[in-house]
Amino acid sequence: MSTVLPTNRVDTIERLKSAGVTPTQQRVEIAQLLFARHQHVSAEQVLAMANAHSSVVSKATVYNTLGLFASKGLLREVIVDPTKVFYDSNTSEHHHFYNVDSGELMDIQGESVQLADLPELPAGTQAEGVDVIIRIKQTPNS
Amino acid sequence: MSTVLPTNRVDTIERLKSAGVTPTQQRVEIAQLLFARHQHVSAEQVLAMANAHSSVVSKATVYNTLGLFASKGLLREVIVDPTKVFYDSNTSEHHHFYNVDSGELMDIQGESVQLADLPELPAGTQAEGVDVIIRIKQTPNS
DNA sequence: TTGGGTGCAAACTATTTGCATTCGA
DNA sequence: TCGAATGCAAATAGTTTGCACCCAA
Repeated sequence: MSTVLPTNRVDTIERLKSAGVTPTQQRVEIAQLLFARHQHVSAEQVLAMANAHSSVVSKATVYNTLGLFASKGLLREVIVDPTKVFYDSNTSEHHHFYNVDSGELMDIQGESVQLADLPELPAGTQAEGVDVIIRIKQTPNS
Repeated sequence: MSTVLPTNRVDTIERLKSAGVTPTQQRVEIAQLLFARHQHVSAEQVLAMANAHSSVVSKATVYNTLGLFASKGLLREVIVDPTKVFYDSNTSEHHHFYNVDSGELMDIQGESVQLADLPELPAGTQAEGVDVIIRIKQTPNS
């Protein structure tokens, strides 16, 4: 039942170092889980995953680590649900579907969504990122 | 210093009734504040505004009322900050700038942002809404 | 060694809920 | 009158913080 991780520890450590993150045991553990594949996880899920695997990460460290990874560009924060933050291990430019019924967050594949061009920004500001979220719901089966 | 409300109580009550909302004293009070002009407010701000004006609305009622208004289409919830929900009294189709430094939320005027077309939705789902948020930050004045 | 990292529990904050009281129709 | 709406306070849940201990460099 355990997930096979296509990324080995050495590569993960290298990736953390490149991002300027000291590769501690817990950070590597969390990174292994997250970078195994593109996924959307909450802090709670990361905590559960990490401790199912080998119980050595505290809640505080999970929050610290996710925040740190996000600030270093290793993860992308996705704000779609007021009750929790999602972290997306796919940091490339892309957008999301959010199923408001199931709470599920999905990548929108490819270039199917493109903004024509950015509107004029307010004076003294610069763009930091563009989030496009298409909220979807289950079609009621008539 | 007090804001002049361009909407009178009678009109506000009419608007609530049209939306299927029983116009109670507190709901009218809150509606008057919100519909006076297009704005982005948090529950906390509404509570403060309502009680500065005439102290007769409780915290629970503010949350109940904002949630109700949103579900009836009188307000639009905007999720951009994990720490709180914004309510937008402009319910027409439009998108937002979010200044991550100041926490300020602004409408993007006009048609300057348009999605080419919606991508194919996951099977069994239908679109409920599209949110475009351009996160901006203060340009560091070199 | 030694300063950054971690764990634990307590603190915080936005929001929700239960229940008794009050109000709109 | 009577069910819906409100107020209050307590409960909840996600996240943050303070501080002592530990480990990566």
